[in-house]
This record gives sequence, C-alpha cells and structure tokens, in this order.
Amino acid sequence: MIKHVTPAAGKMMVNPCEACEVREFGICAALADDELNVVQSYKTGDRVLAAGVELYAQGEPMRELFNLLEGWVFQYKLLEDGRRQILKILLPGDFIGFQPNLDAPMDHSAQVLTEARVCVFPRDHINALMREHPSLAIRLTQMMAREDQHVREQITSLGRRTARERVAYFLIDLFYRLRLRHGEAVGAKIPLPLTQEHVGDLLGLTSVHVNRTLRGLREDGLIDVKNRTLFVLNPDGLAEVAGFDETLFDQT
Amino acid sequence: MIKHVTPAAGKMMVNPCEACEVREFGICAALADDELNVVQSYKTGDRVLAAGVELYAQGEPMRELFNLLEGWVFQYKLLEDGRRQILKILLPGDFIGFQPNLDAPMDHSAQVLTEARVCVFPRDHINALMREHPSLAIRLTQMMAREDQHVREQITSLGRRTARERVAYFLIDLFYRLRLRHGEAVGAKIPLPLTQEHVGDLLGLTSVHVNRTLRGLREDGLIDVKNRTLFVLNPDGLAEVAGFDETLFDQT
DNA sequence: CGTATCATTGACGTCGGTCAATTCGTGTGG
DNA sequence: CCACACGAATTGACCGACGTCAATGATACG
Repeated sequence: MIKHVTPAAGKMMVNPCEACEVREFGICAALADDELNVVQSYKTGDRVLAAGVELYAQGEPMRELFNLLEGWVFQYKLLEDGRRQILKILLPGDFIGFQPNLDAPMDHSAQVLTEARVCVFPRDHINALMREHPSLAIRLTQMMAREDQHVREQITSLGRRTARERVAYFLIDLFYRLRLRHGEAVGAKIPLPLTQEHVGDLLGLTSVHVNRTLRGLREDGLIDVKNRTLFVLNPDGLAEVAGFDETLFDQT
Repeated sequence: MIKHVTPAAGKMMVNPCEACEVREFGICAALADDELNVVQSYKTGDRVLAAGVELYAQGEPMRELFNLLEGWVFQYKLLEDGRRQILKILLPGDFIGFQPNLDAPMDHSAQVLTEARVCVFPRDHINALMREHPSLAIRLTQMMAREDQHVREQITSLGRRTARERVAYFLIDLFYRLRLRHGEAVGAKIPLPLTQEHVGDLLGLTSVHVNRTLRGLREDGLIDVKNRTLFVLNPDGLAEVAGFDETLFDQT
C-alpha cells in the first residue's frame, strides 16, 4: 500500500513500470514489456498526496500529467459565486490533466479525496512520447472515447434524470467501475470516501436532497450507507431504478 | 453549397481533400499537403443528408465515421420512457462517431438538423490510418481534449447554472463557436435551426421554460429571436449573464 | 471532553414543470 | 389568392420536485 516517505507531498523512489499495478487499465497498456523502459525514462517519479490536497487549480498552468496509481481524486469547476460542479471521480488507472493546449491555464481543478499516489510525467514530453510511440496516442484516443461514453451518461443524468435516478445511477456505475478494476473481489461493500455534499455537487443536487434520496433508496432495500461505506444490497434493483444499461458499459 | 445529386442520401463524387473547406478545423489539419492523398484513398466519399435524417442510432453498430463538412447535426440519448437528452450540437469540422470499441453498438444517436454534407470513412481503417500517420492520432487526442473542455462547461451548466444562465451560456458559446470557424463574418445575426424543444432537451429544460427564459433575455435587450434566427444584441452582457469566460475558450 | 465536520430531519419557499388554450408562420392544395 | 393544416411559439394557471434555512444528532479526533 502507500508508504509514507516524507510527510509533505514528497517524491518516492521511481517504481519500476513492470510492477505498475494499473498498467493494464491505464495508458501504458499500449506498450509491450520491452517498450516500458522508454516511458519510464520520461517519468518524473511517483508522488504521494494527502487527502484534501489540490492536484492542480483552475486558472493556473500545469507542468505535469498524472497517472493515478492509488486512491481517489475528483475534478471540479467553481463558478464565481462559489457554486461547485464536480466533473468526475477519478479512480486508479485514470490519466489526469491532458489538455489540448498544454501551456494554457487549466479550465478546472482537481483535488485528492483519499490519500493517493500518482505517477508523474512532465507535460512537455507527452507529444514527443506519442510521436515516438503511436500506440500511446491510439491508446489515449481509446481511453478518451471511453470517457466520452461515461460523460454522455453523466450529461443525461444531469439533464433528464430525477434525483432518485441520478443517485441510483451514480452508485451502480461506481459499483461497475470498481468491478472493472478489482473484479469480483468487490463485494456488496464499497468504500465511499465522499461526503453527501460531494455527491450533491457531482449530481447537481444539494446535500440535503442527496440525504433524503439516499434514505429513499435505503428504505426500498436497495442500498445501505454507513460510515462512508456503501452496501449495494440489490444491484439489479438499483440498476433498474437508475436506467443503467450494463450492455453499454464498455469493457474495452 | 450543397448540390443535390440524388434525392435520397446518395453519394456524391469524392471531392479532392485539397479543396476541403473544413480541413483546418477537422482531423485532417494534422496532415501536410502531400499526405492528404493517403487519407483520400481511405475515404468512401461525400454524402448529402436531408434535414431530419438519422445519421446513426443508439443500439446499432456503425460501420462508418464522419467528418461534418456542412450543416448542423446533433447527438442525443433517449431514455426508456422517451425523455431525450441532446448531448452536443455538431458544426462543420466536427468528427463524428468515434468509439473505443469500434464494433460495439452505439450508445447514442445522431440526427441531422439542417441539410448536411459529410465526408465518410469506413471504421475499420481508422486504427490502421492512425498507426500509419501518428499525427492523426495526436490530432484526434487534441480534438477530443478540446471537446472535453466544452463538455466540462456543459456539465457545469446542467448541474449548477440556472435556466437563465444556461440559455445565455448556450447562446454565447454558439456565437463564439461560429466565430471560430467563420471569423468576424459572423455578425450579430445567427441562424438557429433548432426548435425551443431542441434547446430544452439540450439544456435539461422544457420548451415552455426555454420560451419564457428567451423572453427574459429579449426583454433585457441581450438578444432577439425571430424565424429561427438569433440576434446577439449585446454579446458582453450575454456573456456576463452566462458566466462565460472567453479566456477559457480554447482557440487551438 | 470540547470542537469540528458531517448526517439527518422538519418547515417552508421557489424554480422550473405540467397542462392546455391561443397565436403565429409556413407550406399546401384548390 | 385564399382556406386550411400542421408544427412551433407563446402565454396563463397551477403544481411539485428540489432548494433553503435551521435545529439536532452522530462521529471522529486531539
């Protein structure tokens, strides 16, 4: 697990890419064993981040790109008056921070939810890397296209689903996303390091209404939530409430 | 403009890519003049589509990819009970239909708003093409990343902006998107081939409420709408209502 | 234990939805 | 050119899902 090397977000020793635990889920899945060295030579190192730390901030340029190795991160935007929209919950394997113009200031922020570990790359090299290894660029298009599918569901939730459907969709989707990474090892019991306010800001609701909606789902025997832990008691029922179509859940 | 070759969505003669009017906006911007031939050899041809035609449908696999050359298209998802969420309004230059798994059924549909012309590619060749021409893959990552920025704004609108802000944002964003393609030639007068129901389904509102919201903006002297035509009377005022930050509007 | 953060619940308000009638605009056939 | 049809826009009356405000509990942590 995470080893604390330095108290503040310090660098760790560079782990060998062969031992990377998210390789098959992340961008490096594009590379054969003997190509990993090249990527590793570009890599800055691994970094451990405490919960609550800002990975990067809206309005500021960013010099790095990240592979999330462990822990949860979320991306969000703030409006002038403080309203917050959470854009995405990032899980291990997700690639963070890619922008069309690598020098431009970021259009959103990212914050660490749980203690996390990221693999760090300097931005400047990403295009060179992709040019040398086209399979990386192709892999990136594939990952982005998968993310697009996810975003289309999210937009549909925000625009056309009721609060109950949105919450159900979020939970069942999380359930499936975690299964994709950890397989059947993910039982009904799922860690949920989000406050109800986070969930509200993700789903376009208030935390109060999230609370009431969770209660409704609990009363229907679909889920249970205790101590930042989610129990998915009835996945199929939850999927039905959500209008979740698992055949559209891309396994690529 | 569009020449009618056959009444039903027929093939047109393949236009030479050198003369392509959207080359600099689309994926082919990645290619030097002497590389265009290669792409052209993969191309199936151009196709003219009547307004209202379905380009592809949710649940069905698709064998083609499109470059939108002329006209407007929109992508949408339908829920079981008929609720519709419009995902994106596509303008000339946009690349349509890319998915992570090219054989999987589409997770959404696309429909033509105005008579349109598209440049057609067989799906099967896209990966080969990108492998042969890494710059195409890199260009695609760039286009997708730009699209991601747009989507982040859309999610923020749906989740956290009021109806008035959403409508204002949609209009000013459209204004800027068109300027990006046509420059200052785009005056205050903009064609708007969408019904108020389309706008509602895009913004997570009902057509009735869109109507009332447009009236509000009209009464404030910000816009005028007549006969499917939008007049942007006060772009800065509209941007202010929308919370539109043009410095984040990526020009890449 | 004292403090802080988050969850929970009730009372009440409002933004946007629903329903339905009327008007407008455009195209069509006579 | 007019009568009609049809889809879209517009408006009013009313409703309900979700938000706001505020009080109370629960939990964790130093």
